[in-house]
Amino acid sequence: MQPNAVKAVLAHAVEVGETVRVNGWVKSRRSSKGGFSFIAVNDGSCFADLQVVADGALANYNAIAELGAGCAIEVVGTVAESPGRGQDREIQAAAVRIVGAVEEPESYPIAKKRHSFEYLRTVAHLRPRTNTFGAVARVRNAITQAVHRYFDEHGFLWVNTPIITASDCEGAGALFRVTTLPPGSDAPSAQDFFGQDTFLTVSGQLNVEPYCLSLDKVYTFGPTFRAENSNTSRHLAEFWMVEPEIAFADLSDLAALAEDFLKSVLSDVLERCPDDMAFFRDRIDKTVIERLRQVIDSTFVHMDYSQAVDILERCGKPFEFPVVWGADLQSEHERYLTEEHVGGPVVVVNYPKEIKAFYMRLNDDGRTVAAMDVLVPGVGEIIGGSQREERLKVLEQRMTEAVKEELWWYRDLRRYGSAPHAGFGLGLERLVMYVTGMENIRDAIPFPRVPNNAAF
RNA sequence: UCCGCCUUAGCUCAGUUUGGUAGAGCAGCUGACUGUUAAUCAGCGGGUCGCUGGUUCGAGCCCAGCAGGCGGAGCCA
Repeated sequence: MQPNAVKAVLAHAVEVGETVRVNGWVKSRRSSKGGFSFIAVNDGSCFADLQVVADGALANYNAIAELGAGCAIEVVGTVAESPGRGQDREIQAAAVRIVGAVEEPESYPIAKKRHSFEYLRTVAHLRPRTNTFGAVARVRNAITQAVHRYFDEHGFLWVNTPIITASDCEGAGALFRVTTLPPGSDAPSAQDFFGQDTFLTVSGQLNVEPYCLSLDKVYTFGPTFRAENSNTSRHLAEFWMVEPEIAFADLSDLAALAEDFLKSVLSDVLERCPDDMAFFRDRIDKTVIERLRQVIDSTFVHMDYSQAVDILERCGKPFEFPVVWGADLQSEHERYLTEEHVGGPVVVVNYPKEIKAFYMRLNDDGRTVAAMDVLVPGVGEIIGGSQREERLKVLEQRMTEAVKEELWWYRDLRRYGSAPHAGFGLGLERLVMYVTGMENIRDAIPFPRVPNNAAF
């Protein structure tokens, strides 16, 4: 008999009276010594547990009555209406096979009680057994599926850009070195595996642009790596990034894409994960669902960087860092704009060229570039993007000699059929935080990599 | 990397002011209860007080160093 998912049983995909087989892990067991035990079983297929009623007449009832949190079991039984309050369906067990017991129940790391997220990070191999991390895993999956679905339905090609790169000039932060030379070796990089210095990618953007300037709408979605010594609740050394790139498009086309894309993904997740989202609303952040709905129904507020500076100067709020045209907006400034001034997502565009990367398109004013950041309450910057400089001469003026030489192929794109194009990067884990209300990015990815910690 | 806080039972913490080798809740275990669902009720066991060194007759408590964690900042997604 094929196993049935808990989700299918609870969704009435199986008729009352039918026999099913369910596999899963025990969440809790409540026994009535005289008669029978209630076993809450979770198999990850949905947020809810399935209640299994095990009668005292079962041959191995003594062992069943000792089941505790974490035990793996296989249940064969019939689906029944449940007279209890917490659920409308349950399983009357005909057999409960103990597949894997828990050694030393007292020290089982996921005891039947509340645990701090900080503690659960130290048992990252077992934290998906908890309600919270099961829900995060399902929502994260729903987000990634929604991302692919959106792009597929809108004619984008998923381009798999390389993880290993020889480019060290993107300016997106420090890089992890990739080498097969023995530790401590002072051999020249010409003797290394690739015959040159190589690194883990910080962004697929430079590699996706050639595909954009051949196939138009494309995106890359994969892991990226930053060796920055960042110790915050919003940074990881390894994180996943979604990077669409569109041709024959300018910054306003890009901002429109970002807005439509974000709204689509959010409503998709609300529709597909109602139980998980209800849990986040009840236990993590009371405003999540309402907040996401507001974003879906809103029109993103746009403002120029210069306007943003004006607003910040006039708001009369004492900031730790001064607001001056030409300096990048600080976290406190971004938070004020999105959380207090607007109370929703904000798209800030046209930043001073000095604080942005060489590939961003120079505006006609000669002092700003066509860059944008999408800021959201609670998380801050969730998307960063720009129209790319498609004019060879202007691009080269903003490159150093070394960069010009290394990115000869990137410059080639501006010589052979160049076209206006634009793209953005969205940090998946930041989106997971925003959608779930989880406050630490280390809880938005299964096994977080941060400075000084690559456990698991 | 900088600033601040923290590290005591399986987990969350109290105990540090006034140095005299530790306490609660939850979890676990045992028992009671014919349908529970944060089950309830009664009882029981459980601790190299982060590590190293120092002061002292005596250190969880005072001092120094180190390690790890968390929060904020910078960098960014």
